Amino acid sequence: MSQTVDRALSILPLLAQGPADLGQVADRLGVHKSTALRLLRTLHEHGLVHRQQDQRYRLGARLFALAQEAVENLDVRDIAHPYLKELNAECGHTVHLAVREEGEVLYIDKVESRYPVRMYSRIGKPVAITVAAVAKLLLADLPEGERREIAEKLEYPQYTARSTPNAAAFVRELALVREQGWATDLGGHEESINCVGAPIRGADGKVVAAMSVSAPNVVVTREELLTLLPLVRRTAEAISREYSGHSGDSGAGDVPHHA
Amino acid sequence: MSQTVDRALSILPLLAQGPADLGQVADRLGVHKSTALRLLRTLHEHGLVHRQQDQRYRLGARLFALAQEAVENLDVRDIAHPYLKELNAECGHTVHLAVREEGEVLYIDKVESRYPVRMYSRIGKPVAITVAAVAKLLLADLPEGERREIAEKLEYPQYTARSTPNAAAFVRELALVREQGWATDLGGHEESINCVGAPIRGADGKVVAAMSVSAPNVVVTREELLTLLPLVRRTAEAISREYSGHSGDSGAGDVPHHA
DNA sequence: ATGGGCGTTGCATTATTTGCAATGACCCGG
DNA sequence: CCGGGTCATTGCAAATAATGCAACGCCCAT
Repeated sequence: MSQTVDRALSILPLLAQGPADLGQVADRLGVHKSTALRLLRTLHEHGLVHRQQDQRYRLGARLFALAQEAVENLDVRDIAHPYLKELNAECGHTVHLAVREEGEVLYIDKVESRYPVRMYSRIGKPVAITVAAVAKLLLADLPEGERREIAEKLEYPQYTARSTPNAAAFVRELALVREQGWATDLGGHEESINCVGAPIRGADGKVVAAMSVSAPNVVVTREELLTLLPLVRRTAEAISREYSGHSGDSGAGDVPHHA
Repeated sequence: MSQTVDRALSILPLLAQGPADLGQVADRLGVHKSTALRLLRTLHEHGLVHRQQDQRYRLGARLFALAQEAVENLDVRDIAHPYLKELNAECGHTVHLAVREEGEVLYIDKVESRYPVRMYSRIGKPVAITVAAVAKLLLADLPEGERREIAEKLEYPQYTARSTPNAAAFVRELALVREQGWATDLGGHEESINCVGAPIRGADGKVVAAMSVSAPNVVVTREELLTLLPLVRRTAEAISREYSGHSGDSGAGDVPHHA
């Protein structure tokens, strides 16, 4: 769409392969040296390109600073919210979004069930870390050692007969969750409430948040809730894609992954 | 320099602060909406910009990938990293590695403290150049004239009572650092945080990078931190030796980067 | 229904970029 | 010490490519 900018930007991946001098850049761009020079100069002024002592060009540190700043200003909640609403519209149940912070797991967003029987939870409040599906997902992503360390320090309140009984069981559960890429809470917190959840990952593959769908037995059985798993996982993956900034689509605003 | 490219690149730092829609971008660029649209489209095609569901723009995944490659191309970092980790293992505190680029000093690597109280910093972001130990080390190596010239141009924010107050004091400090071969920041940035640092030199003796150990008062006193100085200097020297030894590939042509 | 906001497109104008050729700096070999 | 070669850099005229305008369509809120 813009030839000049297009050429300038093409220099970046080129330099990503290693430093290059003016001639090399011009050749590989297919333009005159003077043109390449001016493009490089502009990139240089913006710090995206750095000139080393031997006059060759390489990628500049400002690229890194930009990426760093961008990732700090990323708000999972903003990005996820429309997806949560959409998921709620499709299945009707309560949808939660949670993150890990300071050793706790906190709900940071929630879309209420449209059924009259709602489960209790509050945004900003720590979740039951030993049983909640979202907590399992967030902890399961930690390195082995840290997982065990945390598991040892936790208390294991027996909310119900299905609550995680002790550290050993929790460690096993986390390993399972980590492997299968999704988690459940089947009556572990409230006897009558079940959840299925999936992780949301950043560009580096690390789990940055987790989402879940919760519903009481009186509305859907465990088995019925589990049939939603593919939908939950697809949604979590869609959020992950957008959060990590992968531009997959170029089509209109319609949401294609609709059952 | 190229106006079109200049405008396009100005969009990036703008978006780093957070998502923005077309109108906002056009306004802050001072151009017509259609112009901004075409620039954004080009950035989008290169993956530097991502369009989220609400049609607002945000920095894209390719930028993160490029930033990754940019930092990997800094070979000082590759060489230094194991030493930084080792130093961290021995003393437990936060270890930083920084370089000078385009008049700024940037952290390019960091090994987190294993104490619960960590100091805030982010790699890729410019450091507080008038107070940070690593900044002093990198600037102290410049020729006298350049040092003074830079010192004159800087601002001297008084982060704390111990911050470098003005250019004259900074010039004196740099002379001291240059002579003694190491540097400190004793509460100059954050009242409760102290650092000791040492320079990393290339084969020609020039300072190519600087490293430092940082710790808050609540963990170790200034005096205790200073006892780490010999260890820090030895580590820096070890890195310098390896870096110098590895140097040598220049001139022949395009040497593929080792992994 | 209707108006306003926003993104998008086609087009004529003109400012911007481009490639060339010439210059200067630098290195290496004779 | 000199000369050929490479490479970065600059001024300039041609023309390509970017710009702003105005009109259109769309969606949302009133």
